[in-house]
Amino acid sequence: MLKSAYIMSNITQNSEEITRCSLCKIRSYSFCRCLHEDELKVFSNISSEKKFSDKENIFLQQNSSKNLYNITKGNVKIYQLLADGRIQIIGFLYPGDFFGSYKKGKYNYSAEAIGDVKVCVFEESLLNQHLEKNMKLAKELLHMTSHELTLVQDRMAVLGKLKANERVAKFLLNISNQRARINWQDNPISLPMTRQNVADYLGLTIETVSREITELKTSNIIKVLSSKQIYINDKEKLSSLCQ
Amino acid sequence: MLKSAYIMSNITQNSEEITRCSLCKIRSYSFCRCLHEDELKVFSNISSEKKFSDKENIFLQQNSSKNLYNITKGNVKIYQLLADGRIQIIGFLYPGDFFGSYKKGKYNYSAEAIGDVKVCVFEESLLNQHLEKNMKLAKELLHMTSHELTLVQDRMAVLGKLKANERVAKFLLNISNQRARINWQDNPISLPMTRQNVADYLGLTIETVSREITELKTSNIIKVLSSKQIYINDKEKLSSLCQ
DNA sequence: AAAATGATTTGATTTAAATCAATTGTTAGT
DNA sequence: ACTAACAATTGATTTAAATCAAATCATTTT
Repeated sequence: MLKSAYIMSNITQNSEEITRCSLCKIRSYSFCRCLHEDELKVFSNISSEKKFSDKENIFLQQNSSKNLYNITKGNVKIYQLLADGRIQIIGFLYPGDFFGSYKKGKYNYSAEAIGDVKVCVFEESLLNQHLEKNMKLAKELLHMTSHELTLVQDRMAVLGKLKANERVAKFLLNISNQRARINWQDNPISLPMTRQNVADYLGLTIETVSREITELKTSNIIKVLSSKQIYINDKEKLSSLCQ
Repeated sequence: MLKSAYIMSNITQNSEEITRCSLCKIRSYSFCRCLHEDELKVFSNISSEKKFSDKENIFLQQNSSKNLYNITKGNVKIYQLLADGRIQIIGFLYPGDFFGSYKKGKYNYSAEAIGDVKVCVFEESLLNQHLEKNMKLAKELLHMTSHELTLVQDRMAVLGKLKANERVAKFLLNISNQRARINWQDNPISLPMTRQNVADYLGLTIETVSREITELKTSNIIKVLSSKQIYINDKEKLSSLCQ
């Protein structure tokens, strides 16, 4: 007991050391938020930083999955590509989001950078070993994954049951709320993705998305500052449109 | 330390004892499969068995979430109900499936028994305490949740991008594969749910589902033994219909 | 600045699936 | 066995969104 206390204080001394993790600005939004300052050095060592630029693939669905990723900067789109070229965008991911889920050793989707992106890369087996030793981390990851599951479940109702106008309204609201959550400007909102991306995310065509946006514009619920800058005039009305 | 070792050996001695968990026939399909025989007695004590009959609600979306569930017998449908009565069925669950995910203290969906159902009920805080002490269980639950996530992601492509005939074909194939996985008869397949349920699951109407099934019947890909018993004549062709 | 490329919007037409309506099949109750 | 209640199928019509087509707007490149 005495010895471990001594080691602890030793680690505490070293905790002042500057590591990638200790400098990380988005840690409080990520699963590693559960780590103490003195655990960060070890954690910095089991991951590495990697940069990607706009439209660059982070991985493809057919790749065998060896790594897990955590976004530290920028946005990532994850998508499934059907045999005939149809695309379903599974999600737009933000700083703090964790991704790389797999099935039978293959990734379950492809991942592509939207604009400049920085990620922490974890080798799966290494992260697993680390989880083994750190219950806090395992529980945090379980909670994040469960939460992720509820979000995807909600999206099923959007794709299965909502009309085009409801989908677009919900999309704008979700973006706004998500921005508020990570303390970014939530109005006007800047959309990092193209209209085609929005369409592929909502299970619609680009023309339908465009028409629904002009519909929201003409009914004065939103103001389109530029195609990627949207100001929400009336959040109440927008909410009432999407259940 | 001595005392806890004594207790441990005591438990080991009692491990021959018959408990609900030690008798459980579906344990190998459930997250509790990772437990050793001697851990089962404790585990039996932190959960209780509950029975539900056809169409009985297990919980409603608006209920505050206190429990988590594990199916030991029968089928459960989980669904979201929109304000105007539209329904999206999130999933049909089978023995071994774990459910009860929540967001902000509320369930993320309602759950209803299809036919006779038996479940293990876990009080959330109690299960959490138990996870804390048992890394194997926490990891198993994380893996199951991650796997669940990939399945829901796949369903997003179905709801967002597939045509009606593709959705129905994929549905039948998935059911058949899922049956094979739990060592049940995978052909013919018996559908425990109604056509309306299938429609609400696939984001279609009952009429469209019916038409697509007759289309598959007339093109000799399936044989409809009864409305809930379907024989797959040509699995290859069925696969080729759904990407 | 002009040209070229790409993104977005707007319009006209088509179509897949929804809706409306009726019939047939199936199961349960008297 | 007969009726009632429910489930599933089939047909006719409508409609929301897709597709096809063109124009406008924005961003690079030369």
